[in-house]
Amino acid sequence: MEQEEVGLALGLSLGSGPYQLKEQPSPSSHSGTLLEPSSLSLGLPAKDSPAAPVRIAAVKRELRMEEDDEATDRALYSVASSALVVAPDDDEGCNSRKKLRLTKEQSALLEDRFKEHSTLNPKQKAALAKQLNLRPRQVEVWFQNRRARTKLKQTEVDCELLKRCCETLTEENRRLHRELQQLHALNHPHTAAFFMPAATLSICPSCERLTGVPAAAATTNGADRPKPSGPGRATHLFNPFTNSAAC
DNA sequence: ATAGCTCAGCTATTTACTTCA
DNA sequence: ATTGAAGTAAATAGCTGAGCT
Repeated sequence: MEQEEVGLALGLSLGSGPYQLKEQPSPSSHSGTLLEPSSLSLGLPAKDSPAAPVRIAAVKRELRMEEDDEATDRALYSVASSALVVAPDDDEGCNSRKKLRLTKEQSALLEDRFKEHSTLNPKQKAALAKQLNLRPRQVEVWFQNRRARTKLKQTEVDCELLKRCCETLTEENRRLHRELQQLHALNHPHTAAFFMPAATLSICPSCERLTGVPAAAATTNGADRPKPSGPGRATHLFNPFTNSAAC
């Protein structure tokens, strides 16, 4: 395949695909988003780098080129390196994996908007895309990924909280067992309290007192639980999901 | 009521790119 | 200076549920 043919293939393929080729020098006149220098020339690595053959093969696959000869590769390099690759303005034919790195300014503005609203309506999306000189789809994807990151972080926080809660409960359980054994050993009159159903007993983590919920109340939701009936009474409730006592 | 369609959002995954040892 | 592993984030594919006809 000669250089002209490669150029035609690139032009045809990229012209209708997600990236368009423009002859240099015309960076100021392009209609799309200029990719960063590392993304120029179809992202081809240095001609003699080990990654070059792999990248060339990928580009040929992308362009559905059948030719497998050195001349085609050379031509591909020659044409691609003499052109600027620009991202398109519309959403048509986005089937390339070429990735645009957002600038600090773009990221900052997106973050600001995300703080205001974690989702965008089509109008907001279009306006933001225009402001950032990105495609609406890119803004949409950014918000999607940002929501996913937020959720992941929250999940990690929740997980850590549950882990600590579990450790606290395990420790309290051990302590209760020890306390029970001591009471049995001493035949303490309050031992009777420990024959309540196990599920109705817990320890208030803030004051470390044994708390007892009447069996009837323990089987219902919190709405009709008895209120504390005075200072020092053992009605402290512990919510394992907030790791805080309701006393 | 329900089947079919569209659309937005989510999740999982891929992959280009960066950073760092 | 180079390289490879690990991390990050943009992009993709596929699924789901809501809303509409």
